[in-house]
Amino acid sequence: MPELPEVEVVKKTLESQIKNLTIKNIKIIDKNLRYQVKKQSLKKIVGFKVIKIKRRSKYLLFLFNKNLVMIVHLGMTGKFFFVKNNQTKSRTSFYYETNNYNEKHNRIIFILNKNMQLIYNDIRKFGFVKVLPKNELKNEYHLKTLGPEPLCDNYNFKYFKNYLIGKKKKIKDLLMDQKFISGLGNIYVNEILFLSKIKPDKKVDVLNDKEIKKIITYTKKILKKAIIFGGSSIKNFSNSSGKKGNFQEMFHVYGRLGDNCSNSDCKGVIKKMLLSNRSSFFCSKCQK
DNA sequence: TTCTTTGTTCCGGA
DNA sequence: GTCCGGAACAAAGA
Repeated sequence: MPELPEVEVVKKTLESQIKNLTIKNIKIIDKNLRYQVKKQSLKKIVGFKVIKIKRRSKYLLFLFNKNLVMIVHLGMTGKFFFVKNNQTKSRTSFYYETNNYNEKHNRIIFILNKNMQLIYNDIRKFGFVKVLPKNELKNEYHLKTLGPEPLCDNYNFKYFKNYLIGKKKKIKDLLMDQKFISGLGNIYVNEILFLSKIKPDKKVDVLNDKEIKKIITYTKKILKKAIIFGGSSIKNFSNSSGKKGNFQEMFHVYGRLGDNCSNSDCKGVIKKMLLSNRSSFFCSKCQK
């Protein structure tokens, strides 16, 4: 569920909360995330201070005042909560109610100074956490294969057009492919294609230049707007303060099966089809 | 009970 | 080799 805008929102919130705090201890409650959490490796950050948090695609990179980086991927349901140590039961239950926060899905707890702690909570355990030396970051397997950031200048017409050579897949699958462009997921891709008026299963070899330009423009627009709105909260996304985003209210197609098309000059209805086993919502009339 | 959902990796077939 | 797309993974709600 967390795509680029959600991860960016978590990054900003988290950085303002834990910057300059020191990791005093780490409790691994469940090591069986997407990859086994290596206790010895993770414990290397104990005693060091968080100096910065960066984002690359959907990955969070925690930098310390030591030659170490902690990489975190939230998977589909990973969340961080920044809370007080020894918080009383009544205090926490208030917290849980407002955030669908269930203690039983707490996986890792980072004990910080200033009497605070950072909880990594992940219902479906598809996220991962990994610590490695800073100089190994450029060779890190997950990061190495990523395509350009959609909000950067190297995601442009020339790059797009060039990538299409020899490709015949569907445009939706291309935009979901992290090797082509990194950070988009099912929800934002559905929205981008709606705004670009392109059917999700259109093959990339028949896209014209105008359509490619529209996709690029709307990719950037929608991501920026979603970040401003605090991301999208479907089911269980929230930032590390437990605050929900509002961008889901701006969805044109995602989850809107049967609704009228939001283009005022179009009398179409939102339909749904499966592409690569993912729900694809589109207006059958104005998306060609 | 079965289906759906999410992101990513893996693998078979073209 | 390259490219494409389906299956698998965990867990919960409908």
